[in-house]
Amino acid sequence: MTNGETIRVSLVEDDDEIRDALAILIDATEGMKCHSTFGDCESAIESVSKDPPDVLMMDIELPGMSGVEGVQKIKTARPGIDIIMLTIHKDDDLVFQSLSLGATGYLLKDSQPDDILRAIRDVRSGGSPMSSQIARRIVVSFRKAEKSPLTKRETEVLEKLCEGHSYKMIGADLFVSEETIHFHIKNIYQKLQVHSKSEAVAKALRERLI
Amino acid sequence: MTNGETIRVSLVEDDDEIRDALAILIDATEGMKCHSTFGDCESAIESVSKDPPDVLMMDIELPGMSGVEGVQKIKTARPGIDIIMLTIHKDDDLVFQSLSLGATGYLLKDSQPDDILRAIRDVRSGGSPMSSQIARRIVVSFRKAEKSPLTKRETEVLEKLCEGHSYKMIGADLFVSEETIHFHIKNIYQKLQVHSKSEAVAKALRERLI
DNA sequence: CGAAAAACTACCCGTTTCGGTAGTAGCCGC
DNA sequence: GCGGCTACTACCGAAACGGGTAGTTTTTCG
Repeated sequence: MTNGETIRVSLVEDDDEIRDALAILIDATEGMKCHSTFGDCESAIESVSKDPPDVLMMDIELPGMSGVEGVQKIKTARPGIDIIMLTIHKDDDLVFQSLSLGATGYLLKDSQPDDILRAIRDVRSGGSPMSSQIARRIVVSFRKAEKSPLTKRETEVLEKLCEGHSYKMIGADLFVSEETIHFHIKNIYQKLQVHSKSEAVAKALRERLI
Repeated sequence: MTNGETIRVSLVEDDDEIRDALAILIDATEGMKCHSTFGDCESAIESVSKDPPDVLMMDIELPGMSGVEGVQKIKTARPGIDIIMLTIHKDDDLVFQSLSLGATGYLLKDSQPDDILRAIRDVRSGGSPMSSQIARRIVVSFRKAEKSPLTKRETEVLEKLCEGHSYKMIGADLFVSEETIHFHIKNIYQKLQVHSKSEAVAKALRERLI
């Protein structure tokens, strides 16, 4: 994919001026080369699948297919490409979504040339360029719930549920009767406001109770 | 907690020199004040719970209780405190762990004074100062699986399972019979190597298939 | 075009789950 | 020391689930 020297960069950006400016900047830089450019997602997906660059810079707001959707498609077709989103808003839900769908980092459109080049090198050397505001959002969504409504025992039972155990198996594991597990689970349902094992597991994992 | 003007910073660091240097730097800075300092986690936890600062800077490698453990305890007692880890290794598992347990950002011990002050202001204004290498690790662990063994329909069914729906309800939602759902779920179990709804949900959410 | 994969429907049967009710026992804090 | 919380055990019946087998139709792709 990479030849160890020149980073091949492709661009997806509907604004001609911005696209050309970026292309010129990249081509003028030692160790980088503008591989291809596109005005919309659809044509980018097609071409990039056949002839992938190392890094793809993609506008987040595009006519037609959105950049967010594009990330998903391109990353599925070519997981090796590092995708940097281009955006005008520095703290945006779309940025957050793009990252969760496969983008590696993002860059503000009004960044200085130096920052742009740094971001490109950064993704290639294993980093994720992003603002600390976005980083915070990701860190928070990644954290365990700091306090759970469940008791210690209930949490233990919930963990077993998440491993797919039946009442009987959990009882055996915790050295209590199946009926006791039944009892704990009823309380868990009450507290989490759910009515089945799968719903409890989903809630527990989504809210990081365990 | 905060008075909108002065950021109160506490330090937990066993090296006297580093601790004192940081304290002096902070006190010499307009808009910041060194609130308290500690040489170990245990005493920090006790004092900080009673008289919390706005920001806590904590060494990650401490004698006695580790900084990672300390983060968890302090964050539980006082969720409002923003914790910045101090470390010598910039890409460390411990940093990653600390962030998942409640730290907001981290800082290398050999950072420039400017960077240190910037990080403190950053956490207070809603950011998470961190290297892009760590950011990448978090982004990746947060991403959806790029390819799932499941078909489109099976994924749809799995999503409904994660919402706690029964076969009957899923059938109604997707306008097919309950038996069809039964059929899809049997295939899902086969592919995911599980044997119950809760196990399937757990696997789906953990591996981010949905 | 034709094979393969996906989507769909159906029935059986034993097991598990869910909700309700009912009771015992230990621990902690006010 | 007593009320409240947690942990534990038990029984019941209706509903849901899990695994099996058996078949049709539609879509996809070489």
